[in-house]
Amino acid sequence: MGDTAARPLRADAERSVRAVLEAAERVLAEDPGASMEQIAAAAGVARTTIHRRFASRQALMEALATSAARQLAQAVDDGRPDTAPPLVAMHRITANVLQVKGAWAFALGLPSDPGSEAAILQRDINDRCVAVLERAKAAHLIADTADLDWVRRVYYALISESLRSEPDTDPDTLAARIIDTLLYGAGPRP
Amino acid sequence: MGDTAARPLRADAERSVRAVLEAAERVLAEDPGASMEQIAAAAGVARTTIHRRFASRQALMEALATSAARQLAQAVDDGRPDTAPPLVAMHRITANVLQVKGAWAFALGLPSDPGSEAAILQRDINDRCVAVLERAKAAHLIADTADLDWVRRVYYALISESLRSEPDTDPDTLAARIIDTLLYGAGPRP
DNA sequence: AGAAAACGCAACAGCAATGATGCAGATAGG
DNA sequence: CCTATCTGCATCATTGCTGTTGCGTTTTCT
Repeated sequence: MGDTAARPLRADAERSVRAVLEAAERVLAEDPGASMEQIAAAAGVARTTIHRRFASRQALMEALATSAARQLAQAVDDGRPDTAPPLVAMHRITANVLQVKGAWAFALGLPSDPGSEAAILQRDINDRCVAVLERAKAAHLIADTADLDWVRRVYYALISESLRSEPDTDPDTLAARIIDTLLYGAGPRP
Repeated sequence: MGDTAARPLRADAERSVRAVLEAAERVLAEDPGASMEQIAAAAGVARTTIHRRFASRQALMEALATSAARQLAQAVDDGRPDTAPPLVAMHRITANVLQVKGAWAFALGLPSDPGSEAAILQRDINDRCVAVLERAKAAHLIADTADLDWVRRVYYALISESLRSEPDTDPDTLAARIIDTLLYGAGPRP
């Protein structure tokens, strides 16, 4: 319950908030120690305006984290993780997540203390992810001896690495390689 | 050619330098924005002593990065990457790297500008790594269609992820899982 | 059109980190 | 043992970021 709308912001203000969050992501991704001044400049906004909406730098960070976490959760949901066939769901989710995580890399890497909305969303996403992997296991796409938590972490790592080394490649292409590597590794194919 | 010993430091001073570097790693790993004061305290040293050896915070960072990079290069060499059988080399190197990277996680994640000794060492390590993977490919441990640079990046990612989630597990156990995952993924085994 | 809300600008106080300096006491090494 | 080196401490100037406040102007909403 951080920024639960006390009362609806004016259209004006809402734009500013979005601009600040997007600018913060852009600027902080390049320099995590960047000042509020730099963020304000990138947002096309005065520094005082940021302080009007976010009490402190810390508050801005939390807002940034929850905003990004919500978008990520949305990206997962859009892949229909519970109804689509496992392979289809995995591919769609991966492609969606690649886009969101590419645009909000810094915010999603932000440490969120337990209890925050961002942390809750993260756990929720983890659970959905494991659920999909379980369905994949049931469909014999994954070895029944596999540790799904390890598989999930490897999956996350593959996504991060793909974005780090080739951020501008087509998401579907990256997703295909990620899933292929996740399931079959680098070894010779049967 | 950053700290190329102009003349041998006194035994005293050399201990201080090591203490500072180790303390910096410990402190900065928890809070990348920590102050020199905190680092000095953790090293059991006065803040001015740090400034005597390292002109600026930036200089300390670079020294930290090259120090860690040297240890990492050593860890790779110790695995006999050119002579041992590919699988043995991969396992030994992985276990060695896990130990070094666990102890110098922050320093090794530090961005080093091209031309610095750290960057050169990093490229050198990358090359050795690809060389091992090529030998593995020649031994039919890796598909001959595989993109070795992607395999290398996946390998690095698996190492990082292992350390992030289970830093205190036996390196050999982690190494075994890393290589297994790298080669065969999570899919069902033949 | 008029009230309420939001904005830019300017200015201010406070604070913490950086980096430098001088000096007196400890320590290593020939 | 004697000197050169190293360290701790205390101090200082500088700098940059943060967070706040007040005021005049612009924008939104009804």
